[in-house]
Parts: sequence; C-alpha cells; structure tokens
Amino acid sequence: MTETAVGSKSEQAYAAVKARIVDGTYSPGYRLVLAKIAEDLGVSVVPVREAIRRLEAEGLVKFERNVGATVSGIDPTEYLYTMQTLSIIEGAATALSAPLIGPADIARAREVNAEMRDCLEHFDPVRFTALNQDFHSVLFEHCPNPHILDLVHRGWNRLASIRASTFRFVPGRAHESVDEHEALLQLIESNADADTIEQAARRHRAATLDAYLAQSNAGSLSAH
Amino acid sequence: MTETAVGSKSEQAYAAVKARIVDGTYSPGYRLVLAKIAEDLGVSVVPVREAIRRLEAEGLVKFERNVGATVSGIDPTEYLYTMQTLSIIEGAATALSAPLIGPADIARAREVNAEMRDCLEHFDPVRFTALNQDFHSVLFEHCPNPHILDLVHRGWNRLASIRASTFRFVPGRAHESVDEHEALLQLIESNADADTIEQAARRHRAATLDAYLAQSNAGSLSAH
DNA sequence: GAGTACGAAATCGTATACGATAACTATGGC
DNA sequence: GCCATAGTTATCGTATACGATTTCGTACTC
Repeated sequence: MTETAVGSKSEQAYAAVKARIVDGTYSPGYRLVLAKIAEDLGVSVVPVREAIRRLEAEGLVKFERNVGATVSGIDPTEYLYTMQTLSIIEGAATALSAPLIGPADIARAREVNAEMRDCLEHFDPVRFTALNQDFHSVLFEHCPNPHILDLVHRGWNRLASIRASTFRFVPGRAHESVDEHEALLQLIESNADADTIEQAARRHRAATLDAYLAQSNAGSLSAH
Repeated sequence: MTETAVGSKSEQAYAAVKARIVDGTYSPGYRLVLAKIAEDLGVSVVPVREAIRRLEAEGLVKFERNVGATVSGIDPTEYLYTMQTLSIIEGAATALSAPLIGPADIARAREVNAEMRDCLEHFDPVRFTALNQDFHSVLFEHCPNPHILDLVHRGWNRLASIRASTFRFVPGRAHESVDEHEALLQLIESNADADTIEQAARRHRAATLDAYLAQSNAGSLSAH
C-alpha cells in the first residue's frame, strides 16, 4: 500500500495535503495558505493550487475566491450530512460486495473485529477507530462498481478529517458496533438478499450518527 | 439560471469546459489539449489546467500524466457504473426530498410529465430527455442534504455527457417511464414511507438501465 | 517490407513574476 | 473612546517562460 512512485509535484502536493487533512495535522477550519504549503513541500504554488482545487472537488477543502482555502467540515451539520451520505453509499457498497466476499475475507474481518473487542477492554479508542476502518475495508474492497467505492473512500476521508479534531468515543455505541459487525458477517455468510444486507449496513452507520446526536444534542437533519 | 458572475478565469474555464462536455461538444474520448482550450477561452493554460483537474475529481475527465486529458465515459461499462450509482443516490435523494415537496411542486412536475407524453406522440426524444431532467429536478431540489444533491448533479452531468454521443431512445421504455413518474408523484402525495419512495425511485432508473442492456447486449454489471 | 533508432514537434509540468484583491493596521475626526 | 477612512501588508490569480516528457514521423538496417 506504500505509494512508491512520487509522480508529478502536483500529485505529490495533492497526496501530502490530503494526508495532512485526513490525519488531522490540518484540522477543519485550518487556513491553507498556498505559499506556505508550497514552501513546506519544496514546490511552487501552481501545483499546490491545483491540488487544493482537486481536494475542493472531493469536499475536503472549501475555497473562497481571493480569500483562500480552509479545511472543510468544521460545522456539525457537515458531519451529519457526511454521515447520512456515507450511510447510503456504504449500504449499497456492502450489498454489492457481499456476493464477492469469500471465507478468507470473513475470517480476516472476524480477526479484526476480535481485536476491536480487545480495544474496548483496554480502552484504546484510537486503535479501535483504525481497526474499524480495516473491518469495513474488507467488506468494501470487492465492490464491483469503482464509482461507488470511490465515494465510500471520500466519505471515510472526510470523516477521518472531522474525527481527528472532534473525536468523541461513545463506549456504549462501540460495544453495539462490534456486535453489529458480527451480525453483518453472518448475513453475508448466509447469502442474505441484497436488500437485507444493504439495510443492515445502512443502519449500522445511522446508529452511530444517532449516538452522536444523542450525546451532543447537535440538532437533527430535518431541522435545518 | 444564467450564470451572471463570471468569477475568476479558472472558474470560467471550469464552467466552460464542463458545459462543453455536458452538451456533447466534447464527446467522450475527446482529447482536451490545454493550450488549445486556453486559446479558445482567451486565458492562459494555468487556469485551464486547474479546471481540468477539478473536472477529473468530478469524474467527467480522465487525466494521464504527461499525456493529457480526455473526456471520460466512452466505455459502456462506465455507463453501467454511472447508472447504478445514480440509481442509489437518486433513490435516496428522492426519499429525503419527499416530505419537503409541496402541492405546487407536484403540479409543476405533472405539467412537465404531460409535456413528456406529448413528446412521445410527436417523437421528440431530445426534448423528452431535457424534460426528464426537469421532472427529476423538481423532485430533487428540496433535498436537505447538499452532499447528496451534489452527487445527483454530478451523476446527471456524466450521464448527459455519455448520452450526447451515444444516445439511444427506447420508445417502449419511455412510455413506461412517464407512467412511473406519475406513480412516483402519487407516492409522494400520499406521504408514503421513505423506504417505499426510495425503492420506487431506484427501480425507476434501474429499469432504464435494464432497457439499455436488453437493447445493446452490452454485458452486465456482475460480469466484469 | 518490417522493425528499429533517431530526431523533430507537440504537449505537458512547474517556476517565476507581477498585477489584483482582500484583510489588516494606524491615523484622524467626532 | 468609537467609528470611518486611508495606507500597508499578505495573499490570491494568472500570464509568461522554459525544461521535461511523450508522441509522431523519417530514415536506416536487416
């Protein structure tokens, strides 16, 4: 998974800025000054500008004319939008992948899920989150539609960016989550029909959103 | 709907190239030469490059290092991917919009649908397609989640680009389509539950895809 | 005649430079 | 002391220039 080929400086800048947004180095609201980033990366501003505009099209960055770029997603509403969208996309991606998921994949997912349970016992939310991504990656990586897969990845990136700054771990929800993971695996193993799997996967994420809403009282999607 | 503000030259280039792709001036496979486009638009290559990279992130353009950009979507498989993705996004968008659609919207949609019937009698597939977009726009424009709405628009753009070059009108499917439109409106009017509306909207597009597949024998999504 | 090597042309990729715009700061009036 | 205004600074936006890479055409060899 290591990106050996550096590619053009434009792509280098794209990858670098994206990575910094996803890992939280640049938090939501962070002001992205072109000249500064260019200097940091040892390139000129042109490729950086290009990279930022690409990230804007992916939703990770907000761009304002003659003002500059900021990392998007600082607004709790954005989180709701992202989670809702991801719930839909993920549900579909999981359902489409299901027929292509083999016993080896299931075993790997169970392994990851077991590690997640360990994280709950030793209270390691950071690792838990990382493993959670691994778990779902196993489910998604066989998705036959690359467009949908791409949308899932974008959603995860936005989520990672938001979480890196406003992370809140809800232990109760986390326990539910690993149980739902196992239920999902059993549905897939038993060749359940696509709709059932889709609904289960969708509710899995929607429940996380609900837990967040219940905790933060951040408002609801319908009241806007 | 006229874009009065020209904005920066970068955005001008973005809008111009996008429009040309969507309306078919630049068909799928068309080679986008930066210098040529820059000259056409009376700007330098830098903003054009930026615009192209943004369009790439939206999926309208394919970019290859040191080679150049081409309009994407020439492959029938791409059409399948796009339709499948759109079916999912549209279904969700329609379901989310439904509670916010008022009698005036319904009336407007019925008006458009009536015109679509006229187009079938006088065999005007081009206008039929344009009205079809209008019809669905009425259903989508109230979608409370801007991310989802954005994905719908992107899907329609890609579709328009593909259709502009490989359009095939299937009269039988078109008749079904207007009937399904009316059925959709009735579901919305009767405050049907979200799942029902979502499934109906999704099947509406999926049926169009099936009709295409049946006619062209272009293969299936599962065989890849 | 087919394949290969070389050279020319086209095109991309990025640095630099400079004008344009917005944000900030300080000064003066009330 | 507060607001308005002018000047300054920081940053963006784009044109131009030039090096790097690919592609295409041509000549040469087998």
